[in-house]
Amino acid sequence: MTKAEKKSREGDPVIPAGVPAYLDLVFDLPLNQVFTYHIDPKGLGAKGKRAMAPFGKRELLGYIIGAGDALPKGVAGKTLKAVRRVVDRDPLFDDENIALAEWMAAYYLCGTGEALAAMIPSGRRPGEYASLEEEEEIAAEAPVLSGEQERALTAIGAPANKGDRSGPAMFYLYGITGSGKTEVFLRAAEAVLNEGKSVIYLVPEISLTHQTAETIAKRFGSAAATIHSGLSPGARLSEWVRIRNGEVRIVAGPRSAAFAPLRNLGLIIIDEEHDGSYKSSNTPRYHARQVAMRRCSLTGAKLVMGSATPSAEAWKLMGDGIIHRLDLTRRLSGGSPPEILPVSLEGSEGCLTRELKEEIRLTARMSRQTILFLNRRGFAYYYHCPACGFELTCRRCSVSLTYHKSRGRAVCHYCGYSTSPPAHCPECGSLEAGFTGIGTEMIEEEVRRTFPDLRIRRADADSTARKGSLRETLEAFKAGEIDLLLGTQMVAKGLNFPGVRLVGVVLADTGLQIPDFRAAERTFSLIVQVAGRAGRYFPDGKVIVQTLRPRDPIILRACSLDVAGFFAAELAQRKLLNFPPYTRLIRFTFRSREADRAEAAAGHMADIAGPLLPEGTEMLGPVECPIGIIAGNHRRQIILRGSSMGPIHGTARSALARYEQDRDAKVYLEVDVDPVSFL
DNA sequence: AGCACGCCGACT
DNA sequence: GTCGGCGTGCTC
Repeated sequence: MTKAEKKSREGDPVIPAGVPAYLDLVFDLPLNQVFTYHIDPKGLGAKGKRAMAPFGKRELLGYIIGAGDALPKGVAGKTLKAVRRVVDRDPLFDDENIALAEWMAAYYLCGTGEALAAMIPSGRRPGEYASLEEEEEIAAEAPVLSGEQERALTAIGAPANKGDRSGPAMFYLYGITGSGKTEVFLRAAEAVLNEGKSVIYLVPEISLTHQTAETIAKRFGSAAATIHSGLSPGARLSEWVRIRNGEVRIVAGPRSAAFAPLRNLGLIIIDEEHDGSYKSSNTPRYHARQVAMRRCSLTGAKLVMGSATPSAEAWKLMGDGIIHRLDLTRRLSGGSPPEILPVSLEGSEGCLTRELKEEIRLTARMSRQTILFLNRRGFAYYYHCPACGFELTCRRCSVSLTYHKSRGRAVCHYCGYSTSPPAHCPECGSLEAGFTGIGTEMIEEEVRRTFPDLRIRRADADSTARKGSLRETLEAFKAGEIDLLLGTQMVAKGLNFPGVRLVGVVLADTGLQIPDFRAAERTFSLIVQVAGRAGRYFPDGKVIVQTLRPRDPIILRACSLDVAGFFAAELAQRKLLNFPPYTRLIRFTFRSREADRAEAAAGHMADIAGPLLPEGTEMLGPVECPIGIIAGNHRRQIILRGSSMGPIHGTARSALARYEQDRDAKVYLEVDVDPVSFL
């Protein structure tokens, strides 16, 4: 990982002709290696730019992370090639970006080039980065702050403790939905901008964050770059350059915005800190919160997060006094916390309890709106034969098929495989066999049947496949053209519609049986978040939480919005079972077409890593992954666990190096530091 | 990750 | 006799 130290140079250095010059390049490859190339001396100012370079038999776009006139040792005997051309006029990366990429490579165990590629919008997968050119608008009138908001703002604005050696200043706006977190974020941002510093404002990666994005654009006009999914890749990079050039001082966007190349960073805001989309699901599997913390400690910027349902990690850090918690307890705009009622589904005819049906009726009579939430697409997700025990699973994945009535198919949600639903048990012919387990389609059918007069719309991945259709649905809902909106996560996050009185959680337990130590946390958080959609502007909000476990403490605590109680129990459990945030994890996933190769590779890794494990660390596995096969790939995993990251990091690092020496090329290895999903 | 080189099976 | 499988190694 050590690289020849070279001084950075700004502009064209004065170097006599004939002096050799070298560039250090890294590529978007899983290689932890720097490659040195020739260039003529005037290219010495190229650090941070990209260059086309001959690499083996091909030409690759590389990132220049160093430039100098001394030949780095380590390439002594080798014939160096020359870079073809430097492609950027201005550097994309400054020293801070490069240092951050090197930290990422070390922390997330990826290549520096991979880290850099993940930082720029067009460097990797499409989708996340685009600019919303907002017309210059008159700053939206800033509302008067409540006492709580004022206090929070003052705390954030107070100068950091000089004698304090303990890392960056970190704050958490902990408050129920509607308590005015956004306004505090905006004021804090404003204050930092007024000091001449710049701001990053992170929002979850859903199209619904438009609301926040638009607010920011309105508030800060052309000083703001708002980034959201769905626009051209060309505009994305130019936005990056605009930021890099200092034309933009506040950037709002999803997790990749954590890398925005703002100079003189003063503040990073993380809205809805608990949200899962802050963790990248492809290499490098970084977490925006982690990156933000790192950037803040590197630059001295402040970090302000917020949520009504913090992550367990954040909750613990608040308890330890590392993150300074600021409470927002009161709902603004006249709303008050809704009444949340857990209701047992036991004994109900269909999937709607009497209580929920009555409330829907009542809400309709009041000309108000209802949201129904169920975290499961399709009509029914589980095909089972009571006679012989047969279960209908995907032939390419070890998951059960979901019946989609509208398509008339049984569909795999992991690989897309579909087949026609069997009329009788394929195994024994029994006619008793069939689909059970409610999905959004089934709810839609039942709701339409029960309430033929209501204007009903479903919003899930299936019904909103056409792009723009979700937006259209939400606008129609906002305009009052829909009485009842039902759907998955999509309807759960971030929307604030004044007309909503009733929220119904159709089945609160769906997430609880997932084999993941975070299942309870996610279920709890989801219920509380969904409940927050009700009665934001009126005091009569109502939430019905249907469940098969009406006595389950997780559900009950969610229904009483008892975050502290939930975490008291949950953290005690995590501590007892040695799970994060009391320990740290690194996960290796081995994938192969052939089961025995995946098995052998995992075993091989275990043989290497096992003896390297220091005191206080352990290895879980190798075992088959909870979803053993996905799209024909057999999957095995190993998890390293330690009370801190240092030791398992060291083990992982050297084990990986040795594993690479002699590995089966047919087995793909995925490395996930601080994993959040274990499927 | 590609892409080549290299060494063993069934095809014009 | 060759076309082609994919195992192994390297890329400044």
